[in-house]
Amino acid sequence: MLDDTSQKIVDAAMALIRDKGYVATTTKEIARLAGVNECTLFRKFENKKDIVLQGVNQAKWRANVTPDIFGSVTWDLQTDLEMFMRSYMDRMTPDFVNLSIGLRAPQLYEDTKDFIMKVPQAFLSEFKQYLEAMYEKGKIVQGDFEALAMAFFSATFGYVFLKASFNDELTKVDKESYIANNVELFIKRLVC
Amino acid sequence: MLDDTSQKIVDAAMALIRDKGYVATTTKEIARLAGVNECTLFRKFENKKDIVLQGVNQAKWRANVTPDIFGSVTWDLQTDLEMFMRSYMDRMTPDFVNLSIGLRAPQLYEDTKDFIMKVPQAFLSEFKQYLEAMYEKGKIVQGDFEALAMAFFSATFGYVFLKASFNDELTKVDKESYIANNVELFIKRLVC
DNA sequence: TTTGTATGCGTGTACTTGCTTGCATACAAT
DNA sequence: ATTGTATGCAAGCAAGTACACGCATACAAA
Repeated sequence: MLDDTSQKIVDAAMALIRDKGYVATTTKEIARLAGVNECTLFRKFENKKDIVLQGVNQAKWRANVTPDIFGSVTWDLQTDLEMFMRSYMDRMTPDFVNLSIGLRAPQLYEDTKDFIMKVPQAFLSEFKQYLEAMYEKGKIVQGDFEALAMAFFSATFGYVFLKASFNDELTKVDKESYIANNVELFIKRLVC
Repeated sequence: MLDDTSQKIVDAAMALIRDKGYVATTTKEIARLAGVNECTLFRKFENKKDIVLQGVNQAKWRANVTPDIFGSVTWDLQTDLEMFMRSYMDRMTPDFVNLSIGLRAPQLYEDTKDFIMKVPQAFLSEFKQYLEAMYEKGKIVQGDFEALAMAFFSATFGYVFLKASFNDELTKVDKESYIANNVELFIKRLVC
């Protein structure tokens, strides 16, 4: 656990990285936003990169997209598919999308890539397991569940990313009708 | 048209931005990579930002995703859907994905956002028109074509982006089987 | 032969970068 | 009363930043 001052520094750093990216975020500005003197950063942390590494390891700075989404399934296809997509969309807010783009600096990416990849990886494998279980139960037909999981996740992620990037300027299709249309798509494929 | 020297400068700048982002790209390094003296940049261009603005306006530094993809339709649903998705995937290479992320700097984004948005916008509206035309021809059933276009594009974009970001570490699902599964998804929805 | 144009080279400027140091002060634990 | 800990403040450092200037050289057009 970090003390208050350190936490304020981490929070300031992450917020700035989300807004302008890692390289453009200066230690001076982190200090100003945290309300501490610049030298305090270097008393609490080894260097600028260290601050960020602490940040990405905090739940607070992670979209709360955890496998527990897949723990509360009802085994009703429509209900579950809607819930999966809605859960991801509600938790992966534009702020988190922008943060993970802000973390894409060559100086950091080696250290943050695996972390950033965890969420999609978990979603994909849990979703694939769900499809396999549904098949075992005889509720859906056979298919390439790996590819279908990728299709479902890409559709979810793509929408979230595009909305975060272009807001409503790209499309006026709202979340709920997007979900409804997508779920219908997969149901038609999985039960016909 | 730019002279050879200016073009080399633009090319160097865009390549560096693709690899490390706008802020991390220095004029010194642009000059080095272009094989010219640093002061030549400022004789040819007003400033660093000006170099990039020239770049984004060149076809060379745009993914060649143009509406002409939608000009060569066969009006066979499967053939066309596969062609749309494959065309986007083939042209929107990881290099272009990374470039458009590298261009996401607050100092530039106001000037480049509209440009970056053009490709998705064109794809979406052309695809929606295609669906409407297919409906007129009685080849597909009714639906929310705006939402379905967004679903199709998000699925396409999501895959391209995720592959560019994580390569094969996230999924081993290859392009062709991804396309096949997605197209099947939409066909089931559009002809049932 | 003269002139203009394009470039390299070296140096420089004003400023910012991440990071450090020395010293003072407040406060809490002992 | 003493000691330790956390912080602020002012100054500074070496390196890097975008960008500028003066001068030399090559080459081509006039």
